[in-house]
Amino acid sequence: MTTIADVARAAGVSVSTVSYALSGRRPISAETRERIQAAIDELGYRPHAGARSLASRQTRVMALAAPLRTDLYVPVIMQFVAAVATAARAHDHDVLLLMNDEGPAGLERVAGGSMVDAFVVMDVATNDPRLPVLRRLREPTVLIGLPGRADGLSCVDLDWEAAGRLAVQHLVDHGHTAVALVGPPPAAYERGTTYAHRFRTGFETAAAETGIRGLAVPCEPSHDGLGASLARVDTEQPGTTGFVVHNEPVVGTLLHALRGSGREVPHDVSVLAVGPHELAEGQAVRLTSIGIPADEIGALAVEMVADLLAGRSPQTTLVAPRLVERDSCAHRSDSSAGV
Amino acid sequence: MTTIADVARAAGVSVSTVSYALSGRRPISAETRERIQAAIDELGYRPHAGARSLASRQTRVMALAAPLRTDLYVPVIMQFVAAVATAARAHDHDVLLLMNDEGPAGLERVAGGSMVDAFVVMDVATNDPRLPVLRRLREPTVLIGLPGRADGLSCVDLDWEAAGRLAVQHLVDHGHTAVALVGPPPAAYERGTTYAHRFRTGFETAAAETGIRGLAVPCEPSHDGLGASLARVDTEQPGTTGFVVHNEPVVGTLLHALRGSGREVPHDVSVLAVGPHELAEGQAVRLTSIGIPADEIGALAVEMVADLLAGRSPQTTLVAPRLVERDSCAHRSDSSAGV
DNA sequence: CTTCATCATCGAAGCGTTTCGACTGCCTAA
DNA sequence: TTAGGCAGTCGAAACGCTTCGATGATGAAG
Repeated sequence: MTTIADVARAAGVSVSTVSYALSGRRPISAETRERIQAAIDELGYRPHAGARSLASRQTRVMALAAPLRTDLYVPVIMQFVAAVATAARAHDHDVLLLMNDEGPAGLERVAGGSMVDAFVVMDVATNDPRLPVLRRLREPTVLIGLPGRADGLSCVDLDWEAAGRLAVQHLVDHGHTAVALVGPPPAAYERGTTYAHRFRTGFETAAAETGIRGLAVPCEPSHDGLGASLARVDTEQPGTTGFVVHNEPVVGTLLHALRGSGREVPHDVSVLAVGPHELAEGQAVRLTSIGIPADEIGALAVEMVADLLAGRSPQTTLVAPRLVERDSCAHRSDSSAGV
Repeated sequence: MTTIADVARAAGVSVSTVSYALSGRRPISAETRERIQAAIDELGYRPHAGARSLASRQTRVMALAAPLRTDLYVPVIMQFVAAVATAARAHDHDVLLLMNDEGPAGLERVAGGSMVDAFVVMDVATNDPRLPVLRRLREPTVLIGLPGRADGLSCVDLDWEAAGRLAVQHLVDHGHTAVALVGPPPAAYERGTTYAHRFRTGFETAAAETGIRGLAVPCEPSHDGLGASLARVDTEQPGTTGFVVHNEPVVGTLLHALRGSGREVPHDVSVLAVGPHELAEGQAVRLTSIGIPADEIGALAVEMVADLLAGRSPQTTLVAPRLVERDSCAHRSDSSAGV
């Protein structure tokens, strides 16, 4: 293993000079810097991360706490993970992966061992047991998601409530007066995951404000689950012509089920999906959809980590939802509804 | 921050005694051990990972190189990642997440900085550019997947060729004489990902050996992609009554498409899926399927890392495929095929 | 000319562990 | 009785880096 002392010797300078040349914390003459760089290249020197963290008290590693559950749409989770990892690299940091099944203890372990400089935490619940721990730790934290109370912690998330409103508004603009939300599974609502609630709140608020009928039903992500939810919509709110699907695994199934019951999209009913654009585009009818900007949010989370590390104070950022029109929402000029 | 010196002072022993009590590398009397443990608990002491890695030359962290591509079925990837992370914790290791877009350089960076003790590498291609690097590194490596040449590196994967044969055999046992493989996208074949090839090889070998007709077509993971692949099957091999789907995103679509063309599953055609059991069970017809034992393979990978770290030599393990019968494959007593 | 910054560099003191070699009793085998 | 071993402990030397406080030069300001 080649050490900083080897480099110093090869370049004919002292160890501290090499260190300063590398960190730039003190001026080093251009000539010396070049000699040092040459030595580094020739020897293939890489600083020892452990020694560095011991001496400098920072690791250039951030922990990412990722969920490990089945009621979440995994591709989106993965997109967040990838976005955070990639953005972290751009900030010269690595990512230590924590699976949420370790809970608060995992965070304490990793922080206690001085393994990371900061935390990025996904899948936060209203009353997440990790929050008090995170507040106590000296390492800064960025939450992806919005807990009940965020004081002292940075947060970044999609503005789900605005997304819910946007979905309804789009259908209202197309003349629909009875819309249904096919939402996440009941489990997602019961656990305090706030995005499910916030989206539904936006949906219901907008329906009430615009004076149309709106019904929100949760949905298990399976063929039968979708069938049950659809049946509820048909009996509890007959004449529904606008569907909002906030449940990725069932969008394809929903489309087939609607057609199976004689309703053509978009001729008879309109469908608006919430989820990745690839999903929306890969269907029988290209779906108008509200995307989940996971890349943007992940990158933002890392920026916020950098801000906190630089001493700035925690803040909350909500990303505005964006709707992409495709082929699944049509104008409805008359007010009669077909079943 | 509380250090080992604080603990030693509180327990009235020397620093080295605390260290030995913790590592167990030298005998320490029960009484002393208890006093030390009490001090540790009281002070909330956690060893500093950096200092530890500096002195002991091991980090208790393993790197996991995970793919970042879209032609892979993400939930399965995530399952591998979760399995490795969980198993690593069981072995008192943490996981540093590397995204494959960093390529060989990422591995070199992390190894050079002594950040990890070992590598687990996913998504290996036939002629993966990371292989020569990994062989050169002093940290041991376990590959999840099978490259062209595995010498010097440990590998673990599903026995995809056996899986392909198993799929065909199951359909043959049910009297089918014309079977089709709806496979991964062309991109998966073109990149040297061996699992796509191996499955197809198993499929084709078994078809040839049993003397039935077999046709393999790749498939883009979208509604239209499936339509195109299905059309190819219908024209190139009319009378196909057995379908093997090795392409998770389109299984639902395939089912609907078959029904849409008047073919009932399993009455008219049988369908056998390759993928997670949840996927197979969530469909309109519960699909007979061959699972991908990601948990098992991930755990095995970590075991193999532990073996290598303990000085044992590299080895290759192929996990036997398992087929679960559900409702999508039916016996076909007559040999006439309907379109 | 002094005096004072500033630039460029060096030496040494940590940072918190592990591990090696010694040392002290005490027990056992010859 | 003594040599040898072993259990239990200690002190000190690494491990590879950062950073603080010098120390000479050099140049500008008075």
